[in-house]
Amino acid sequence: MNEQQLNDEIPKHYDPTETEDKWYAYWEEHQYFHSEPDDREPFAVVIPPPNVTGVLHMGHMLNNTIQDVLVRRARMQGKNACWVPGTDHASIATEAKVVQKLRKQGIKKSDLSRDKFMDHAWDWTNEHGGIILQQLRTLGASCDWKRTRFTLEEELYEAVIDCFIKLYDDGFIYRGKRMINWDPQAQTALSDEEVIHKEVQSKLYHVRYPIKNSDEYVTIATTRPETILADTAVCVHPDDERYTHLIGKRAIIPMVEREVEIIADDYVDPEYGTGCLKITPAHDTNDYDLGQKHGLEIIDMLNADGTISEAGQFYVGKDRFEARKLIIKDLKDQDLLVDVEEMPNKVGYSERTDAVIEPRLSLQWFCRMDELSKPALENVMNDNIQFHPAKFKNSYAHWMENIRDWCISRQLWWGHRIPAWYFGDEPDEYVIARTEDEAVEKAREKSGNANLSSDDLHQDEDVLDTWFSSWLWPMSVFDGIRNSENEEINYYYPTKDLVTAPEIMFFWVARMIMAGYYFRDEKPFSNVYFHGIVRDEQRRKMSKSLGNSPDPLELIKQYGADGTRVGMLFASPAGNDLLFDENLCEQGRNFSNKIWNAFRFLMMNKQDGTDYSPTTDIDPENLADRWMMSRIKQTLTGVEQDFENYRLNEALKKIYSLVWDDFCDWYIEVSKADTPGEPMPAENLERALGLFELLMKMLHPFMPFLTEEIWQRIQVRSPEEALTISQWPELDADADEDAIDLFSLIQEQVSAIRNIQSEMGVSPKTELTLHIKTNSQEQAEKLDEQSWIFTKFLSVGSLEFNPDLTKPKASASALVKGTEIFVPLEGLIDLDKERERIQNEIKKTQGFLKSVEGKLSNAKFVENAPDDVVDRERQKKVDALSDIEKLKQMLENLG
RNA sequence: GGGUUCAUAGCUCAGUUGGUUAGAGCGUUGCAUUGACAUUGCAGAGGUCGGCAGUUCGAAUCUGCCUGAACCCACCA
Repeated sequence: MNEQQLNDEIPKHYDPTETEDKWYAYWEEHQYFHSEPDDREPFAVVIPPPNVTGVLHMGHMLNNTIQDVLVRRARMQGKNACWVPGTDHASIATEAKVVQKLRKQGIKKSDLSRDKFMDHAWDWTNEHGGIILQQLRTLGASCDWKRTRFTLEEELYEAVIDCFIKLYDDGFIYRGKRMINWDPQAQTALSDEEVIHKEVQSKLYHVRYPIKNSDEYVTIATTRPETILADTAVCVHPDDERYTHLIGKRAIIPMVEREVEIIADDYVDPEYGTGCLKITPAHDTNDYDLGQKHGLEIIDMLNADGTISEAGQFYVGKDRFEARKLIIKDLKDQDLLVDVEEMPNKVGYSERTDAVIEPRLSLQWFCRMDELSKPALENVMNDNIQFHPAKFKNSYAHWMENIRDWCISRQLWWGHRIPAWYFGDEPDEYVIARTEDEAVEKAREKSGNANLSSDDLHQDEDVLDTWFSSWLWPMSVFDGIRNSENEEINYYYPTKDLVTAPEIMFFWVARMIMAGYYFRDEKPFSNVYFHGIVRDEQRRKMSKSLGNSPDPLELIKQYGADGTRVGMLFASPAGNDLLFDENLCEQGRNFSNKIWNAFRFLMMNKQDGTDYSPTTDIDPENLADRWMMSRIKQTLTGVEQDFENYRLNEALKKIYSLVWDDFCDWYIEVSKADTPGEPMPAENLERALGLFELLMKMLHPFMPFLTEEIWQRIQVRSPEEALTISQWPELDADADEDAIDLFSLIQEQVSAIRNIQSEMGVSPKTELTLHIKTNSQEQAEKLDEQSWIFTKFLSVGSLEFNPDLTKPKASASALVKGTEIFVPLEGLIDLDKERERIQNEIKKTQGFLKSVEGKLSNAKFVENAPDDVVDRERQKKVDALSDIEKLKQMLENLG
């Protein structure tokens, strides 16, 4: 075809925009990603469900790129790949967003009924929900969209309720009044995992409490002086001589002037602060425990929103931090504040709202974890479930071994409502039921009151922790909780790979494993691949608030989905954090373009009106063919291993180098016609295309769009022949070592000659006369057969291979694996420069020789080292000596 | 306070059970351009493998200590 046609059909630069939409639509239309149980080996992956109203960020992009690579490869390997997508209702996060939106409209949540609020929440969900799933298509994610699930949809809702009831019936779930983590902003209880401890610089206030009927004082130390209002005791160490005389006496709490007892407990560390501790059982976990032990009164001085309640008496209605400032001032005025110490302190913050957590005594639902954790721990430690990288087993084990009961109730509306129905005022007057009717029946039975009606019952207002639905995900997406015997769950479960960030190992991964063993007595997945966190160049975590996160969709627009995927993967060694650098996406784009142009070149050689069938049957007489095929085999073997070890970036790098360095830089060059401008011979083209198709297959999991585009352009394909569902290459592992050795030698010789050209400033166009002194007659013959290869890379006037050749004068020379290359450059050569070059080479080799001789002259080395190691050193010595000799002669020869 | 991991070229990382004078990509330097691709090609420079000691014939690799960094867990005011 002529140039105009070519540029119209195959432009110089690959343009991903059109291609990507086109092929995604094609894949969806033909349902390549849809899976039904059949007799193939299943390969199920469940997506870590993003928040339903979330938008794609860099973390999602990394997470889903990795999953897509794994799933696409499995699909090509003939497995029944099923990647289940979906979204999470994200109880607290979504509710917070809805509350915020309502507030902007001047509506307070407390003004709304539960139903009204839920209407707003569903509106919000329907409006913003699922955007992220659309964005995943842009990335190329090959999810089975027909299977899209949502954690709050009806069936999954029922699954959660079923799960709750089973756990309750089995005695794992209980209701109790406990110290929990309270988020005053979201006004809900949180689990321990949702509290982030941050070290902050705080102040330790030393405050004097007068002793009743005495002039004496005790001085306590506290970081939260506002809680003084709720103090119900003062505590010292029983053996602390400073205070023993005070034990049993009564101290007067400042401000509120309440009399409390001074008690003794060896919990107190005499060395810390003043050695004297104020006890506020309502607002501190340790104080609560001490309060229980010593039978202390509990005064709760905080409202749910973190303001001071009536019980505090002072600063009522003020925020806790405001109250802190005020009380400090008041204590100072009363001369009761004796010291303020700067002190680093760990403070708990809400993972969602970033509000400072208040320990709070509260009636909540809990799930007992000790028993659930046992099989979950065991099966990870024995690698029944494999963690990649394995180092995460340690922290997993530590968490599992110290697991505590899980607070599962949340004072929120957006979520799965707890199926408890109360029929009286006593804490135990409730029943657990799926429906109101069932609840009435059970309540009648439990109360003995046959006249109870639904009017006498009210359902628990609270919902369950989001993760209480997420932990069922690998089962619930296949309806495995409600219908544990159906075909789907039996076929797809356990799923294969779970890909996620270590951040949610405890929130999610650990709990899924526990739920899996509890409900099905079987692991939920076989492998967990933990990838890192996406960070910027300064190692800061990418976040909205820092504004350091690029918009993934913009990246895709700019570099193509394939280029962006490559960029992400290049930066992401398994288990390590990923330092995102947009340059890597650029590199990915450049790679796309390189591949595109390799394709473009091959197409240029297609002659009009001729049929071509790409073939992988290489020409056994053609060294380049044999070499290229062997390189593909070697790479494939390595790639398989990398996949085994979840080292996706290594696999990609290997293929990258195979395509760019081996195929483009050497194989295509060799395959070109002798005369520039002439099309390459048809057989060469067919083989080049055949090998290129293999490369497209290997690359497809990483770069699905570009490879499909090229695949479909090389030949007209039916829907059954799409690359996406093609067979992953299966080649025997025997690489042709002879071909690789000989071709590598030629590559090195060509490089050496190019080096001479570069160093001597000889234009690559200058025709060269080449004399190559070989190690043997046999080698000379072998190389001579391949002299055509030299002509593809160099401007060759004449070329001679000979084991005994007379060295030409005024030549630049080089030594490659014992072969000596002479390039007569009369007039062009700078003799001093050439002398220096060779002398440097001699110096280097002598240094090498010295180190080898050092080893060989060491009797202990010769004695102790394995024979093959010693032999290798001996051979090195022989080679080095011979090299030096040859180099010296080259030097002499220069004249 | 407990635990884990890491330290290799300017940057980001490979380096399998110890055995070529340590590799890649990016960046950098020089040269090259009328046809596959400057989103390119060719060639080069660049590291006493954080420090010290030890084990060994031999250490980037194993051990100990030191220094520095990161992460996770934990109710010490």
